[in-house]
Amino acid sequence: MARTTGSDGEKTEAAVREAAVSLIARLGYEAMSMRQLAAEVGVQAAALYRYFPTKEDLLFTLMREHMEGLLEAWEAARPASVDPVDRLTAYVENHIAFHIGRRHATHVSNMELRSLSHERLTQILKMRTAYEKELRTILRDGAEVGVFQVDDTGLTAMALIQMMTGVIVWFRPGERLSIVEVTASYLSMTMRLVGATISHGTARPSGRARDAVAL
Amino acid sequence: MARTTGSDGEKTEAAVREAAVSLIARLGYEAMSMRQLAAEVGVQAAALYRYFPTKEDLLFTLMREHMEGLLEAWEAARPASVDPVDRLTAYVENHIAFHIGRRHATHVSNMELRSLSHERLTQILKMRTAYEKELRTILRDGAEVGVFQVDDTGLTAMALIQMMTGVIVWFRPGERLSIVEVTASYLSMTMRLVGATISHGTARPSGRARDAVAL
DNA sequence: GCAATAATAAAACGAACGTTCAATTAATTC
DNA sequence: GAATTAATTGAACGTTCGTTTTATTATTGC
Repeated sequence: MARTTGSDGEKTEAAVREAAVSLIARLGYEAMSMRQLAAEVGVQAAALYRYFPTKEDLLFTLMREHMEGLLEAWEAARPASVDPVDRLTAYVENHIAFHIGRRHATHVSNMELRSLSHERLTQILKMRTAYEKELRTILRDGAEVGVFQVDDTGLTAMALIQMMTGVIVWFRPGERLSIVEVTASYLSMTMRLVGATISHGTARPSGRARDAVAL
Repeated sequence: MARTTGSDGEKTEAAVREAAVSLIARLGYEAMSMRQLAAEVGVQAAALYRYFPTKEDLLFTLMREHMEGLLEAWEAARPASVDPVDRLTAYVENHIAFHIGRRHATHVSNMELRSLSHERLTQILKMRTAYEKELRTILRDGAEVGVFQVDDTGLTAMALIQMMTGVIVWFRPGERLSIVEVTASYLSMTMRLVGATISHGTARPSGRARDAVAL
């Protein structure tokens, strides 16, 4: 046999990407064979090579597009406000929404970095660093203005990102907690962690003692 | 050739374990071949099978002993005090010290779970759950006494563990920050995150408003 | 120093891997 | 409706994989 009735390159490629993200997330990149992936799509292994020249090209494409999507999502969500609290709130909400929505792809991007060539690894890490830098900037601005109490901006940024990204490890949609509840909790924990002060609430700052965000 | 001069089963097995942790952490379990591991030890691949019946047995042994070590370390570090702040402090300090000290093994135990059989996976997860439960208990006790402000014990425990374990991703000994500094920062962030109040300090609790830990 | 045992090497097993190639059929273009 | 292009199959390639078997040598116990 050869070309099958109803076959369509665009649809096949999309199916390959989707199946690859799911399979790599579940089995790991090394453990997933091209034949397994092909079977999931309903095609022979050779057909995959029409869309991706090598297995690593496939992995890299998935990772690059995921990171691009993350950066684009933040560009779109970034508020006009200069208030560090507003910006941190937007960052946390965007991060959690994006990662919960793309659990499998996030898993792949975080766990399979070692399977990339040196050059491609550098490319992905550059994007990741740019994304993390956004958070560091927010924390630094907030600390300078005095609205955050942070002793080390870099360390705090890493701790927050690890904490937030970790949500994909245990969170399952439709279980005990809703996305809204989880986001609210993480936002509350984040604000406490950075020692955010209530800058425009009902509480009046009195002397040296500042109240932590209550939430 | 056959048995080599100076060969010693105990030493070889220890060398295999050590090399395996390092190689699996660097390359991943699936990507590491038994021949590669054998070469690292300075032995032929067949010799490995004198110590571990299969590749998966090797992985499982490494993971189980790592988790046992973590639980034992906590048993030893757990304070006699009933004060939730003391207990949380001990938990954080033990967790960070243990994970920084065994970065590679932690990486293996966290990343390669999917390569275990169902039964063995369950066994490892049981140990992990027991360890996490210790933290949940501390948080719950602290919340009941009113010394912690936590809206969801389970969620907070997961967030804290993800945050603390994440230290192995970016921390490198001998760089900008020392272990002592990092531990102090994480302790401070943890106490703020759980809304810990100063229960025995110089500050006097006045009415409803409670001061957050300053650190 | 001789027998028993422990530790390894060397070679081979079948299976699975990523990938390539030629052939074949469906869809599209004119 | 013929020519062209797109999509896929089926078979094969050389490699590498985890593992087993057998033979060989070092060490240990008596």
